[in-house]
Amino acid sequence: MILLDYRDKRPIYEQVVEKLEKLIMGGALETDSRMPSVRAMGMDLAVNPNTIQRAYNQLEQEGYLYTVSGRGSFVAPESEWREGKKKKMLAEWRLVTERAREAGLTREQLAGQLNQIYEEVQQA
Amino acid sequence: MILLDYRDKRPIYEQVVEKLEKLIMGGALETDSRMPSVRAMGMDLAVNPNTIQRAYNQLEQEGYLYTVSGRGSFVAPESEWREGKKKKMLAEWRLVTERAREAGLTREQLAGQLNQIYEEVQQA
Amino acid sequence: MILLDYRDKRPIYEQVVEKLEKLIMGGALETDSRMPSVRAMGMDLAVNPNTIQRAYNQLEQEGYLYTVSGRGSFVAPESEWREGKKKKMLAEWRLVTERAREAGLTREQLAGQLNQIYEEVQQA
Amino acid sequence: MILLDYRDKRPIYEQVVEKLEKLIMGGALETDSRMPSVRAMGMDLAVNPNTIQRAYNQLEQEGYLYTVSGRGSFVAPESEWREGKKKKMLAEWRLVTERAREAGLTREQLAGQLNQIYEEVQQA
DNA sequence: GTGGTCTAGACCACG
DNA sequence: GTGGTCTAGACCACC
Repeated sequence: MILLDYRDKRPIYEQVVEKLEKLIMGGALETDSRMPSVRAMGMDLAVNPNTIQRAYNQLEQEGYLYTVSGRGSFVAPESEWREGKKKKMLAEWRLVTERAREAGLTREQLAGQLNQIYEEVQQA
Repeated sequence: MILLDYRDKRPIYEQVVEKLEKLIMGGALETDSRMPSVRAMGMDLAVNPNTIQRAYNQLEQEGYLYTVSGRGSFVAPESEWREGKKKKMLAEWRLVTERAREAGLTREQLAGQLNQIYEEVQQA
Repeated sequence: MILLDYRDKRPIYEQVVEKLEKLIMGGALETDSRMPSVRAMGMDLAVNPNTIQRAYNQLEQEGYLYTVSGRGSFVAPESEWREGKKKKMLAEWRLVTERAREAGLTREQLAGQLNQIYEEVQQA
Repeated sequence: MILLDYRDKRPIYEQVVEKLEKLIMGGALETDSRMPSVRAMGMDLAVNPNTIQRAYNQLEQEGYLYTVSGRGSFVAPESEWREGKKKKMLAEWRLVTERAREAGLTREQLAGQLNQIYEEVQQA
């Protein structure tokens, strides 16, 4: 389900967060369904449960999960995180785009890439 | 000239690298002009000279500076780094744009932002 | 395993890099096997851990190692460095050969040496 | 006559040595002709006379020059340095060739390059 | 425990 | 004085 890349420079918990974010965003995990316990997922990924706990905490903070004491963590409804995520992504995208412009990339080049990226998914 | 943000989680030397990259890319530093000595800039930023040296080393590796031992570090001509930088930026920009698409941002939204970012600079 | 030559004018970290390059190139270190920690190898060679870290960093940059913060450094698969190394070596070899020609060495002399060098290893 | 590359990592005096070696080896400087004084050549290259002195010293040690106290430095006859130079070059060439072999370059590749390098000069 | 960063202070070659 | 290297010792995040 999740594959870790140990050669990645980022901490493990961040990779777990990223993968789970994608799964939730992509609709692969149903709203209000129960997430595996930190211990179970820790076993599964051959990783310390603390690391999973940390990932869950961050996901909860970002609105992807909600926790019921003593019951576990559950997938939050899209409304909880959709807008926040969009805002964050847009801010990051603007930053990177500005740096791209400073590096000498033209508007035309980026516009071309943009079309390409959105067409790829259209075909799929 | 350079302001450090000690609350930033990135290492100091990386912040220095980033700021100097921008200055050089923006043409603020003339080709072949001498950079401040590692000691001088260390004093200036209230930072250990070794930290500055690390930044200078990275900048040299990326082609922004060239160093003459015992004489100082100098700004490299644009031809040394321009193409490499463009390639790296384009790759990064594609990654972020793909993630933006996955987060639900539409092509129209991004295209609008793109125009806005490039118009800003046109006015300046 | 590694012997340092303190009379050598090259920096220690470079000597370490060179020796480890040879070990990895020669296949003496298995892919994905863990390198000694910087502290351990520092103790071993009676050298500051920072010096070893510098060597590891350079090896990582050249593609011989990959590092997982908090876990250790590991031997990268051959595919990571083989081609780059070949190119660099060929360039260096051409330079030295041209200088040998200028010094008056004949093509026949060098060709003879060449055969000798490659036969040595054939016997082994 | 001599062009210094300030971006070269090697010390200046070494560059001067190298260039003068080539000139003498190539026969551009007549045997027993007088070299410019260290002061004159220092002026010429916009370099400290000490640096030139150091280069002359090394050239003398390698047999390319001989010094007559109070008269100056003179170009030594070829017999003085030819054999020593060949030996040194051959040793260096063997080292680099062995490293090339270790890096995975084949005998055929190097033999091909060898022919190419010697043919270039034949045409000239 | 690991690697990553930083500091303070030292010595060296070079020019 | 400059960059380059090295040491000893410190603190941090991650696991």
